[in-house]
Amino acid sequence: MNFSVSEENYIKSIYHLQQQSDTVTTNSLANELQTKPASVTDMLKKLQLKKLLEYEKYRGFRLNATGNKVALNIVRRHRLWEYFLVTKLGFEWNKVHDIAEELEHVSSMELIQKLDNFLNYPQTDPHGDPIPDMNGKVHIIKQVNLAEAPIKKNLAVSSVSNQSQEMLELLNHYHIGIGTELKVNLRFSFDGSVEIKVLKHASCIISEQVAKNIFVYHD
Amino acid sequence: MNFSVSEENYIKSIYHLQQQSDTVTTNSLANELQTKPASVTDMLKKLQLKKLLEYEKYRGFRLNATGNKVALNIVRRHRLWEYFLVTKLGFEWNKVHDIAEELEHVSSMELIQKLDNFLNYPQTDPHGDPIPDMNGKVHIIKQVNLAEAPIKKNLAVSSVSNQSQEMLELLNHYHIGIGTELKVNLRFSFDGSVEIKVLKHASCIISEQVAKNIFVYHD
DNA sequence: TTTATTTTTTAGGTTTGTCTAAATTTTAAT
DNA sequence: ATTAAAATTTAGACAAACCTAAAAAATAAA
Repeated sequence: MNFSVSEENYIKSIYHLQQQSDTVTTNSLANELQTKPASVTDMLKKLQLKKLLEYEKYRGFRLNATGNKVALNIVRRHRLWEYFLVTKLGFEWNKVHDIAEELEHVSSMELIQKLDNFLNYPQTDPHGDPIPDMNGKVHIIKQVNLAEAPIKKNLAVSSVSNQSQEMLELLNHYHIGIGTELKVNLRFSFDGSVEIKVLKHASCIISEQVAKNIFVYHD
Repeated sequence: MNFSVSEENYIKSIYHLQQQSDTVTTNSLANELQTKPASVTDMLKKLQLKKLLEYEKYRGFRLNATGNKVALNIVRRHRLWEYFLVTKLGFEWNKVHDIAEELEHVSSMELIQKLDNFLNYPQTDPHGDPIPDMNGKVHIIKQVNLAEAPIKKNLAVSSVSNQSQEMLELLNHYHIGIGTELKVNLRFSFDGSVEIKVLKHASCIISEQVAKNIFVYHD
């Protein structure tokens, strides 16, 4: 089955909203897509007709198994391109979203297969979000933020939830990026600040506010 | 200025048809784009309105300077992606056209700039066609086909005009690709066949029919 | 449990890019 | 120089994806 750019955008947005909260509404979807509720209703009917949605007038809607699979495929394409843009073209990871948004709609299966191979089958995108595999399987990694991470264990940065330019500056200054290996030396209960030791760099202290945004996994 | 995918496809097709023959007709354009003459007329008006075309009803049309620049930018994007697909993702060069056709419409300037840098500023695409630079300048290389190339000079394959699967097989067999260095040992005037010596391989004979399709440049 | 508010849907219209069929202009042929 | 043929354009429709404004349904409040 083949989908228009617009259809793909709706499917992807529904998928994302479903991850965050299980009640996706016409309004929230309209808001997410920067469009009007009436347009959303039109598309919902269309997606129901194409058997990607369970949908009952006024009562709500939800991606079915097929819709989910389609969504995961789009997410896969998006994240692979983001990974490409950052690791190969040298984009900063807070600049790649919009471009990946366009690239993700290029539909060749073979292209994505070969891109995946070229990138060496990455597990997560530059923001630390997992890349679904060909079959839509998502490899879930248990991650904790630095404000709650265990002390004196080897950790690796898996994702950062705030992707503003300001945060990026701060992270660059402390030599922190996705994949960076570090340890938490100690945590100050007074203000929740954390002393960390980034591999090959001097230890430093980060505020709780920052720590909460940095997610890590430990092996 | 920003253009729709459809507008870009028309601009590009007009550009290509203008290279081959200087009389581009509504019919030939419709044929090139697999559409109907009436649709072409509609778009011609639109492109004229956007000041990319000189156009007079029933009399003909032609890209103006602006239109040409836009076209060269699209061609640049197309050929950079083709180069990427072949050299990085490992596609065969007769399989990349359709995918590049989609990728070329992703409009970020920065993307193309960074892609160009990543690919190390290639001069020609995998078919040997020149890649216009950022400003639309095309570096023209004088090339001759093997049926007319000088004898016993160092040559390098610049392009191949027939890109069928059959031709590709033949070229692979003789270890010939874009950039391959070779010499013409002698030419048989009886049937126009040519004996060539590909660097690091035994010499072999190719028919005139094949020789006419292989273009080379000599330094 | 009514009434008010919010959410969602319908009805009807717009734009982009396409189409068919008919009309117009140009070109070729007699 | 007419007439025939071919190329091009106009007129009017259609589908996709969007919109606004009004109607209908669901939810919250009195």
